[in-house]
Amino acid sequence: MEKQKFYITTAIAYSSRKPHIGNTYDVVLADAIARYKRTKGYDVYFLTGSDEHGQKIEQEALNKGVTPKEYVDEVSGEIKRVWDCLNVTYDRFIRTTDADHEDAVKKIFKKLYEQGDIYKSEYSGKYCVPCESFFTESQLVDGKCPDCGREVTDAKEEAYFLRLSKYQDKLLEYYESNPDFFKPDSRRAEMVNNFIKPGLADLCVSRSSFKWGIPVEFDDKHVIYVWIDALSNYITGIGYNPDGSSEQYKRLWPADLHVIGKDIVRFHTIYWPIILMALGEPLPKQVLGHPWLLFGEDKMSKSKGNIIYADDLAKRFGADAVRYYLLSEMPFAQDGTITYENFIARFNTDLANTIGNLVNRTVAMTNKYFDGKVAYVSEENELDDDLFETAGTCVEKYFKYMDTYKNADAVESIMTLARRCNKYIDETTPWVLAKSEENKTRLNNVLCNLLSCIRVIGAMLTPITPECCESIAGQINATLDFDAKAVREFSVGQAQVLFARIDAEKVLKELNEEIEKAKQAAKPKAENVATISEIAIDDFAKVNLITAKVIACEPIPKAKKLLKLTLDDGSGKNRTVASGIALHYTPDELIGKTVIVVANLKPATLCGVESCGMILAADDGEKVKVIFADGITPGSNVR
RNA sequence: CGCGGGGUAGAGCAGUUGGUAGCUCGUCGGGCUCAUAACCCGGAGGUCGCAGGUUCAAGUCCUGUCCCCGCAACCA
Repeated sequence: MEKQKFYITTAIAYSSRKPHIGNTYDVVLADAIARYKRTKGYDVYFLTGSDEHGQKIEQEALNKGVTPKEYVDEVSGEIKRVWDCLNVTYDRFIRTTDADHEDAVKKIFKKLYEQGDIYKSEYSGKYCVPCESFFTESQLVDGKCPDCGREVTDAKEEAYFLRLSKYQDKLLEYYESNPDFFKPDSRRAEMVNNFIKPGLADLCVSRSSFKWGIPVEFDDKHVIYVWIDALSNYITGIGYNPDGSSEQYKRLWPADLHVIGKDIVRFHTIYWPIILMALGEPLPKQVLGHPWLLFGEDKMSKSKGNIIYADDLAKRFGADAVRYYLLSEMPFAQDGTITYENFIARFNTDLANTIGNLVNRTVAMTNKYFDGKVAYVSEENELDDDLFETAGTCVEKYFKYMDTYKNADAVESIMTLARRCNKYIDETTPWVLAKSEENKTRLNNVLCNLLSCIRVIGAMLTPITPECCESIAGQINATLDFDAKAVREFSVGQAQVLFARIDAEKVLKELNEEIEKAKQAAKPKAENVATISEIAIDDFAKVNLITAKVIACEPIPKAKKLLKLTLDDGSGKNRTVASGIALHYTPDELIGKTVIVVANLKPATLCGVESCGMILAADDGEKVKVIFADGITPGSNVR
């Protein structure tokens, strides 16, 4: 019988910089699923890769003084290296700069254009210069930029659009008839309420403001924007081409599962299906939008020095440790966290103490008491029955959880069995049995039962921590199997330490030192001052700085970061200024203070408040301090 | 009233269709010695954010309310 196929993909990683561990979860999760499906007998195809076009990359390359291609070659190589060091078993690593991908994307664009799903349009009066963004008529708020509220100009710029509205109803129908399309299901409401119900606006699918992209074949002013370029990798990566697709494509498509971060659910459940509908291709079966991994309470950022890279972790603790942490600690629908403390604790208790020690003591005893050779002799025993019953239910639960991608729960049922085995050792006390010859058979059976269960544990762990499973198979000298009673005869090898315990105190100290170093490195340097070009004194004179006393201050509803300040600037009329300091100051702390205002700044509307000027504050990336000039008469000059 | 998610033992989380509140870590006490100072057992610790309501019975359903976090908005 032919194997059933399972086609799984991850989001392709954006190649503007090296991915941190949060970006890595995607791939590790997908890899665990892929490996699991393989053990279940599926013919798995696993696609991952890198997204290498776009303005940001063009800019980064320019900054570094290299060509965009050189830049992405470097970063993409790095991404691939990180994936490899985590033992990710992808079948293809696609790059959006690959020739076959570029060729297919050009043709996809052309095909959609020729059949009228993509049309050319010209903007007139919907460009916001400061935001560098185009908007459709319907997006404007009171005829102004929905982002900043300023006037939009009549910049005429042509661009290509994909007709989304045409497929809106069909898309909703698809959601209806495929209740499993969204994982977790809660994402569905989010998409429908936020984006579909209000009506889908046609999507701009080309850009002419930068060059680093796949050109539109019939219009060389334009490059194809990220949607069609990046999303298409899922089909081009297996041989789709409008001129004729490969056999592989015909076999694999539609995808069984797209694994992606929750932030791009929208693109995968709205835009991507619509592109496919327009192409006349079937839609993917399932989209798994996983949560994010946070560092402690915070998002990872350079200035906090808390970026964790998966390859660094893997180098220090091993790929299995990283995979294990990600797969056991991440909740299904909520964001997870990573801290070094948790990482080490998890490693020590689960991998070293529970699993590693279990294997070690069992194999050691088998060698010690039987020179490594045991074979089960039939007997009735309640403890044994209970052990195997636990093994059976754990495997059952494990399957159930893995099938629904609840990997953390699946890991928990592996641990349950491992703990049960440790308990079994205590219950049977092999070292006592070993003391008398008459218990020899019983002892033989006890060890045999343990080895049987370890074999099951190894089988279950294989998708999660593949490296250690090879070691387990080697130590017990048996093929891993989900059936505890598969083979009841063992001739084990030498006991080896599977996971050496980590000295938490020592390692944490080292890590903290490294974090401090990273922080220092990321601190703004004095050079920043030098790199900004000099200005003449009369340039500075253009800025009118005056003192002003805060006479009233209140938060702006709907705005988290903004405070509305009413100032006495000495002119006799009150001046209103909005300032983004709500996270750092309460209104009470400011009332009565004298601040410094840029008085001749062009007014702007922020969250419905007209702001005339700006107050000065120092910002080091973490703390923000407003500069006060208490005691000075409002309206005084600041020079 | 923009959209969505969440508030359950010190920490991190489970709690299916309403029916004695569970798990891991930590903590306290005990046991064992095969093993990686590992393993096993037991105890303490929760009025399930708050207030109402439905019900014989609510963490689980309904209403109201307060916090937190994402998205969006926004750092003049």
